[in-house]
Amino acid sequence: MTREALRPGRREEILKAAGELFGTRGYHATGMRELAQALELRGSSLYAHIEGKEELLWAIVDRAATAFTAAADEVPNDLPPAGRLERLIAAHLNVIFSQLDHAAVFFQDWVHLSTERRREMIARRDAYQQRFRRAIEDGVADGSFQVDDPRVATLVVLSALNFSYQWYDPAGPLDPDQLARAYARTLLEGLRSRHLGATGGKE
Amino acid sequence: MTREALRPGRREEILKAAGELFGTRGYHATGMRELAQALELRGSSLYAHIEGKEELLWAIVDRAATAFTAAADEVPNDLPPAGRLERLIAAHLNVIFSQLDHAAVFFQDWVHLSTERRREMIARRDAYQQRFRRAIEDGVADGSFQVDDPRVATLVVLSALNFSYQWYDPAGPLDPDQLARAYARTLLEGLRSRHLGATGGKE
DNA sequence: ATCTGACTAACGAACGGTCGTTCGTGTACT
DNA sequence: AGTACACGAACGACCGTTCGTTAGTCAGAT
Repeated sequence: MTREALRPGRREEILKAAGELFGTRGYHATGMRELAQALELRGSSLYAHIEGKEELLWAIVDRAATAFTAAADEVPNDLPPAGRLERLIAAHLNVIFSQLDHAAVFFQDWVHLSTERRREMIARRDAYQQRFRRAIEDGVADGSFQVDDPRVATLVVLSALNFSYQWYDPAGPLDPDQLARAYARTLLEGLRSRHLGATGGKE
Repeated sequence: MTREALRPGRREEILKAAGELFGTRGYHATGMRELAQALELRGSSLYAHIEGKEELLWAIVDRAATAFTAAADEVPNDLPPAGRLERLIAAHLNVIFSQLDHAAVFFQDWVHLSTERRREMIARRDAYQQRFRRAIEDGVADGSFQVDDPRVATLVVLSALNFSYQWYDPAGPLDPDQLARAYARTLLEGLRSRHLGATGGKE
């Protein structure tokens, strides 16, 4: 085999392949030899570049988490709540759509991290959720939103966003930006009823 | 060991334990000996009651899928769209909340089924989604809903619902029915803006 | 009342295979 | 000469599963 690349470049290739395999087959369903084969290597050769399988998982999950946080950091905190939430939603979806494999690993396989790393991820996830909740709470305070419980509303929004990695198809007919906009709109305006009723609840 | 139970009861116990383990640790991360240990058995003993590991997974996933369909069947198709969708949402959440383990397996591990069984699940899932989409489309037609794209709206709603298995805590402070109602309301009315604007789009 | 034979279900041992990983070696490049 | 990197072989552990055996239970015959 010809000597083909410098060290850091190779590591990046491994991470990319691992992201694809973990994302589609799942972490525990992917073997190291299988990963090596995707890179035309022999399994044992991987260990010149990485520490082990879990470090690989951690690198991917950490990268995804950082991407989410970085994208949300681009949204100014002093924006009016509705516009702020819209930007947060767009940023979130953009990360998922543009790094689908890593997002899949992030949502599916973070539980398989070691206890300590899992704890760290939970903390970072909670801090991230706070931004959404704060935007919603601010929106309720200034009258642009009207929800029963901001915590539940936060869960609704983030659940709707997070599950998208399961069905989003980059090869599909819809442009991701367009899709994200439609998605965000539906979420923001919701299924807007004519006046108020329409639900079975006693008003 | 004392002879303790009749045959069908034992199988049910195994399914229950498998649901809990697959749901929390994941299908591939759970060993048959580990499952046996949870039942105070020895691994090899399991095979008097089941065909194999995948049959176990299939039984759980199939049961969950059937529960979803059965719950949706209880909702009359001739209800007005908004009320119908509300009932569909409540039914869906009720299945998730009342069978959290099986729901987790259903959403996480169905991909690990054999090709044929996976195909079947996809077909059933699509048929199920149709009910939600039809309710939304009907609601758009009769003016009670107003969305850009019914297909996207369907994905938003079902994503928001499905992801709930990740955060719902049966031991938490919130009553499941109450939570489901708040959740459904937020979804139905959405984050209702005062008039129309509030988003960044040129309206 | 006791014996008998069929049956259920749990067992220990072992199967071939795969897992993640280590190590010593070879080789092409700098 | 030194180094970066891929290799084959092998490690111990665990995987899902099979198999022959044993212990306990029950029905019916004696």
